[in-house]
Amino acid sequence: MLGAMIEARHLRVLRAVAATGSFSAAARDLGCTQPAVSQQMKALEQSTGTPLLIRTGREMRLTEAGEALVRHAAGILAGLTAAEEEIAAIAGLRAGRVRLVSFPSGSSTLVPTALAEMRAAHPGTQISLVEAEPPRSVEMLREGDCEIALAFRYPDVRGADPAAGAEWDDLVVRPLLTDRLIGVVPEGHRLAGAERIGIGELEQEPWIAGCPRCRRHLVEVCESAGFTPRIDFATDDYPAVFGLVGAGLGVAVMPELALESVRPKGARTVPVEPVVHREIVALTLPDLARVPAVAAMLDRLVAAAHR
Amino acid sequence: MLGAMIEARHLRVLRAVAATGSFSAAARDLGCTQPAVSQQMKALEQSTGTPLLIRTGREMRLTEAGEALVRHAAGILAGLTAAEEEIAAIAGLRAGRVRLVSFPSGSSTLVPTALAEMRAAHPGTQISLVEAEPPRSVEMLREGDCEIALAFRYPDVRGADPAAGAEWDDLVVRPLLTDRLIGVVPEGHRLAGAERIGIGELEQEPWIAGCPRCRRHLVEVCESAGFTPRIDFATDDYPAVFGLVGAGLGVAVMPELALESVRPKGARTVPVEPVVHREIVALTLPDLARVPAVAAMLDRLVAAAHR
DNA sequence: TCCGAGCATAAGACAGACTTGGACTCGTCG
DNA sequence: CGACGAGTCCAAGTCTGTCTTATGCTCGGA
Repeated sequence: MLGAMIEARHLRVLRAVAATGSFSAAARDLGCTQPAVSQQMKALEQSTGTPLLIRTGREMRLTEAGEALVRHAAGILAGLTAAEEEIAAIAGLRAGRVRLVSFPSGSSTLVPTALAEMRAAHPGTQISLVEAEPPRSVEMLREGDCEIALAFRYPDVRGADPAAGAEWDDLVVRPLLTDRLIGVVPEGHRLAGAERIGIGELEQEPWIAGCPRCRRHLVEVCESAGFTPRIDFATDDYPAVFGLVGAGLGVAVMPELALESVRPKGARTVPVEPVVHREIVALTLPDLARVPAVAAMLDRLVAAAHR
Repeated sequence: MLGAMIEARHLRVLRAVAATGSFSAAARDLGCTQPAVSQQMKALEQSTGTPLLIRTGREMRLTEAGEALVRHAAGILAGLTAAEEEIAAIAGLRAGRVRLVSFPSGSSTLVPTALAEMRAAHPGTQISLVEAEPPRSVEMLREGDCEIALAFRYPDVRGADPAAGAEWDDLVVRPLLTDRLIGVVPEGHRLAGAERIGIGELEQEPWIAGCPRCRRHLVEVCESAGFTPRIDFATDDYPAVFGLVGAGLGVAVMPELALESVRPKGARTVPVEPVVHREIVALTLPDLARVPAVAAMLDRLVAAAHR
């Protein structure tokens, strides 16, 4: 069905024959036996339907059609090796592009170090970074708009909650690190100097929540402690959370990781009980996990998290 | 041994997959089944050593390496079809070149008509013509300087002369026509008005011979008639022969074919006995005889000879 | 005249390609 | 919510193509 086409194999042999002027010499160049060359040329002549070589006792010459084919073969085989080299460069991490999507507090600490190490190890690779919160970042991953998505998930609060991270069944999930939620209260708050705070002690306070998923999780944690938090404000922006808390407008919890890069102005941070963990993971598609540049970047992220 | 290379077959399939976005659609385009496409892509990914496609449930996307390969494949496959088309043009007589070598009296009559018909039938072909006498023309044929050589041979004069045309054993010999040698005597010669001349009647005359082979054959013919001709002049140029004969410097024999294009000034032509034939043939190499343009030109030559 | 080099051919081993048939997943429609 | 269609992968069988070894042939040179 697809057998009447010229194959690259044939052109390589033809080129060797044209270059050396004999089947035996071509066979030596190609590292095979002389009958192999002979048969390849016969097959090529059959597929083109016209003689390509003239066997004249002493020497092997090309017909006009043979010369035309050799002329084309030069360009075709050059393109083929160029393609192989470009692929090899990507596979060998001398080239390659990784588009990374991260949530804000991850990109401020974890990503920069991983990215720096990646660039140092494989200067040819190009890593791009875009910020997006988990629901959107996973969507981008599935739609091919990025290769790696940094996301986080909370463990199930009350026993079996199948929807916690179950939507990642078909993804590769590389755990990076686990951080805790830290309470944030105004400087003058009655609990500002406490060693730790029980979450129930904040039952009556107004709350300032984070992103939708963080907010949902906050509600779950509070409800399992016996109350429903009154949420007055919600914002993704951690400095804004500090500002609101510092202005006495409420209390909040915040990932420990976010504290590394944001200065708590007018607010105090206090560990809360029960300890609530947030697991930060890197996500990618199974096929993409086998792409060298993606795998290397994933390893760098894991390394950066364990440092 | 040669198995780690990218084959054109793979690129055709990859291109179809990239164009259609699915294995099944690509299979329909290519006229094969879906598992065939699936296996080809697996083989290609193995030979490149890196994933090229991402299978994400709904749709089939390319990795960076896959996109690079598709980009190269466009040029490679374009070159391949260009090569196939050029070969097809040569095979289909829409193109092609035939270099013809002829001896002088053949090119003046036979070749022009054959050449005109060839051009009319296959306008894309290019026929070139060079003149050379038989020993040299066959040499050119063997050395690849032409595709067809027009030559002539004389039948054996005395029984078995193995060297007559035996050097053409490895060539394709297409007989075109047979002409006779005609005697040429001065206008005032005692035999100028004869019906025919026995060769023996010219025993005492000085002779004007032609090319080396013609001369050798003349000697053979005369010797088999019982005498050795006294050759005073030898020239390839038929008008010159007529001039010499017309000036009374001797007698000659000349191929009948040559008389068609040369005006006998001051000389008379008379048939000689015994009748001596000269066979005009077209020669080519066995492999070249299968080249369409060469085969077509040979057929035109045969047709022109029989007209 | 013999010998070495080179090509063609035959036969067998082997890999690759294509097919059929079947199971699984996913999105969709009734 | 189950059925269905589309799409993919997997397993096995067939078939073609490719490579090898072994052998015969031709040609040019010693």
